[in-house]
Amino acid sequence: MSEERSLNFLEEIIEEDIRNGKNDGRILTRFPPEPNGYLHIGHAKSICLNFGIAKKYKGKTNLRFDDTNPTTEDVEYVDSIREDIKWLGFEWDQELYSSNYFDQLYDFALNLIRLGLAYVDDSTAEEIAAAKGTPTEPGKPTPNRSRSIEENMQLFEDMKAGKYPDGAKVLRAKIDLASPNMHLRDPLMYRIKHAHHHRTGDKWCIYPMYDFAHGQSDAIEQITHSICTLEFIPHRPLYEWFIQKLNIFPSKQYEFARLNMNYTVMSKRKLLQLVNENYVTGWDDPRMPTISGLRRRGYTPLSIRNFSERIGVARRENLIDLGLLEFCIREDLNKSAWRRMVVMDPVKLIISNYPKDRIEVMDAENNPEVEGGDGSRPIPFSSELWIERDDFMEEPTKKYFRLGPGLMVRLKNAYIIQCDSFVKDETGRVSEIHCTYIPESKSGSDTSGIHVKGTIHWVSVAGAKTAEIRLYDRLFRVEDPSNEEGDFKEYINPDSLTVIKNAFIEPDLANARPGFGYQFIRKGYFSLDIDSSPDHLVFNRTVTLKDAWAKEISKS
RNA sequence: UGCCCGAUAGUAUAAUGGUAGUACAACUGUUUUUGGUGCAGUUUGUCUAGGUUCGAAUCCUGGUCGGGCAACCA
Repeated sequence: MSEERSLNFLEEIIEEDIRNGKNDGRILTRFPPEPNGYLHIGHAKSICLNFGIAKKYKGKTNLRFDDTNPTTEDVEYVDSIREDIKWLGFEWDQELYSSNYFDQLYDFALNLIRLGLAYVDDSTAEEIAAAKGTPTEPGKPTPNRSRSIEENMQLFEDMKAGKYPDGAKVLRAKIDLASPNMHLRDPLMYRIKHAHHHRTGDKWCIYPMYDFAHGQSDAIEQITHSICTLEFIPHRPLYEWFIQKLNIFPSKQYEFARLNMNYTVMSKRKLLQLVNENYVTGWDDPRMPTISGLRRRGYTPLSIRNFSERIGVARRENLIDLGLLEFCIREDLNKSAWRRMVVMDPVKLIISNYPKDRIEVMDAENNPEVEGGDGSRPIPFSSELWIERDDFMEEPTKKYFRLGPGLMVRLKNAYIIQCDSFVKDETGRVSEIHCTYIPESKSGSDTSGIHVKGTIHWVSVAGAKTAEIRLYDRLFRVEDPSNEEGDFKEYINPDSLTVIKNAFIEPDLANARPGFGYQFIRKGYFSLDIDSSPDHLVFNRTVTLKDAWAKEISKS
């Protein structure tokens, strides 16, 4: 049986177009980022959508950098965007730039002037804004609206030739100053910017606006389905107006609701602030919702693609639960991550009936979820171990099935032990836990017949290595920081990063490979950070494991 | 107070005039050498008022609520 997933509204439109033989069934989409920041999880949704649709319907996707504003854009961003898309697992057909079309766009503008559909306006930005009216009042013409075609041609050529300073003149489309759609009230097509462009250098001092570049670029590339987010809906009539007046390929614009996620922010402006004002260490800080941040945090491309699939595509505003993203990465890593033992908050456990000088090597499987196994690694076991402080309770409650006076637990991959006594230091803190082990209860060859409820992880004191561990939590304390009173930065979670300087790790973890996920048993999924070096290992926590016990105790 | 978009469980998303389904979350139980995973199950929903129809989440009308639009940004 084929798996029948229902179509989203864009797929329905496309299937309808294919049925009608539109463009001979050819499907060409594009992903059009402005290179003025790093890509985030919201872009991932758009990437998966554009590339996914093209793949599904045997089409192609262009990568087009929408680089019409040289003052905010940079090659650093171009490079990161390329890398992130590749990492997500997508291949674009052509790599293009809006700036490739500057000559052609200029000719388009001349055409419109010749048709009497564009004019040069000398008014200031303020004057133009004032003359535009308001949504409820029509606009009024500025003095230059009735210039002759010849004069407009000359003036526009002079603008291009650099005869005027920034802001002195603009080219506007002559449409309808009384339109109920503000975008049709003689929108700006070109502005003067004496700025160096990262690709065209100093060739140009006039640059097209979004509305006079995007649709035209789509048309030049013969994009069949130009998919963008909801806020461009009011631009669509303008998109179509230019295409119609210029008589160029009729690309069609479709809009979907952008991704919003709770406990984070998604606007480039806000993310840039977090970076510039050092609330985070950079665009790739593991707390950032950027692709590079998620990658560094330990997210896999597959988990992000699955997430994009699960959130769906519609035209309704949404706020997706961060929990769904976390589910997706756990789902992936559970199947692939090697299990390792790490003690983060150690207390010493001494096995009194185990020979002091003996070291036994335990064989522990890498991943019990993999059918047929995924290999194993050796773990040294000895009479002194580190265990987690919260795996011992002086006065255990009823539902607590870990260690406490008289209680028994299984040491993962080793023996069952029973707690005999414990020692406190002068501050009243438990400093040593004394146990006896059951020799015939060894993992894999247990003949003791004893069944215990709890299994805890451990690291042998002899042979233990150390590592720095960075525990990440949500970046904001509130679900929707942008919607709160005041500055969104007031809502940053002060505990979004906890650093454990010297956690005890099992020896094999010294061989940890970058880019691979590890499950620290009972703790969560972790991966090596780029700050890591052989003599100073650093791990990032990607996500915790689900923790039914933590939930239980937070209830009481 | 102009124009545009939207409204289905807590969160998303499907049902395209004919049984309101799926995922996450929550809760039970079960399995388990991870209080993880797996498995089984439970709870929770069509914004509202009319209309059309044998039959409406779906079509029509009014209302309510939410969002967007007046950058020389994209």
